[in-house]
Amino acid sequence: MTTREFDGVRLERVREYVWEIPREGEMRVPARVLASEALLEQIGDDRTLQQLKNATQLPGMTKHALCMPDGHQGYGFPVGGVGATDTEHGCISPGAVGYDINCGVRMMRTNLSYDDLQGKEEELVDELFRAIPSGLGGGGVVESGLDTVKSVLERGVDWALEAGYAVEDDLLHCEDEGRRPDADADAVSEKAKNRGKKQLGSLGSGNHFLEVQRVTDVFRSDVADAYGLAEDQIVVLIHCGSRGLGHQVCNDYLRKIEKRHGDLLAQLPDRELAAAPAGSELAESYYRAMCAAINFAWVNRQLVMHRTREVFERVFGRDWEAMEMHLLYDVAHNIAKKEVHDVDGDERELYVHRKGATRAFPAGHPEVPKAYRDVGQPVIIPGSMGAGSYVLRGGEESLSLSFGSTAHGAGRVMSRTRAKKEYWGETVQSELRDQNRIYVKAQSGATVAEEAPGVYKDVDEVVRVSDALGIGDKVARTYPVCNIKG
DNA sequence: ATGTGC
Repeated sequence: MTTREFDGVRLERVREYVWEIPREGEMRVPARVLASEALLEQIGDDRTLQQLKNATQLPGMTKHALCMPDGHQGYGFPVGGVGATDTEHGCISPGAVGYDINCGVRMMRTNLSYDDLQGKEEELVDELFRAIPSGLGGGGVVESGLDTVKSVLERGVDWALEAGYAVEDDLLHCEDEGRRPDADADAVSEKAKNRGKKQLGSLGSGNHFLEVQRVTDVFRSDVADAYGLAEDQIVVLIHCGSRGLGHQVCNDYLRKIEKRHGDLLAQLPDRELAAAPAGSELAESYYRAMCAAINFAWVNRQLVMHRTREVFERVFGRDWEAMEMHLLYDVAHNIAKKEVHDVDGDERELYVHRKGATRAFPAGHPEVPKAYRDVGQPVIIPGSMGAGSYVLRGGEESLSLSFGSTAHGAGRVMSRTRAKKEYWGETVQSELRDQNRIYVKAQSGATVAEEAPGVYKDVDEVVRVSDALGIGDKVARTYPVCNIKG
């Protein structure tokens, strides 16, 4: 049997691209890493494997804790981690959702081709940068009061529809139709809501961005047809989350859970894994607050998309409808959700924690929008600003292998600190422009350095593994044209 | 990711 060991964590090769940390000691279940040997070497480089092993100790953990091919270490629980816990006897853990609740991506189509855009890149990137708030701190498309925030938290994109920032079609092409009904604005602290009211419709900082891209490759033409994608087509990718509001929700509940459930915490190997037992008051209120933050993030991306449509209207002198700027799909990659999964022949309700992991439901699943039901759920994998991104479709194996999940991006290989030593923002920008015809505009040169293409894993390799395992199949690849970021 | 720590 092939085995690998990293810092005392031993893995056995189950089959190609599937590695298992066998159950031992306090582990409740085994852990699995879905990766090629090359990606496993990178995953073994930091604390990811120890964190994954720790996660198997969460009460009610079912089948195995999982790490996707793009996994790296995170707060308590790996980014690229999937953990499914029983909703009756298990627990829910904010660290296994992540600080940026409903960080996610949406892709909007257009009927423009790359030819239509060439020569207008600088104008477009300038106009987008001017119109869409980005960077740390306040400033949003909508500067609202507390009542508006409450409405956003509970109604999600339904609020945006009523307020004139969305059309019905947008809701149909969003995970959960842009609304988690379990949301409760009262479970979200006043402090979190106050942070949110200044940031509704804003990109934020770090790896968040808006990118105008062209489709360069189509791998499955029947699925690409169903998604409305074709070579040379211009699309827009929006990657952002719930900003300070989600961050505050995570922090508030971590502190409350540590205090109230110290007995459970004492049994866990890492304080950062703090969890509320299923059925407890805090498990319920965290879930309702998290769902509210999820709704906030969907409205956030909706407002950014709305602004993008307006910018395209100005730059191209046509209505957005005439440019067929329709939402392809919006999918979260930092959430927990009550889902029913088959576990050894039994249907069980689980809290599926996906932290830096994307839902990837296959064809026929009732939660896949009608328009895509025959081909599978669109999965959007953002790459770095030099590499481009992928559209996948949920694969036939995802439910049995990964609780209906796949990767979420390229994943970092270099710390932000080291990136700032290796790169200079303006140099990265001019090289991308001169060598790759990619136009980047950012609030901060430091952010460009931190997000330089070289700090990321090979997104092609991540997606290749997802496709080979059948958890998320390659549909199309895109390449950046204009990129705005914090 | 984040008014870049509690």
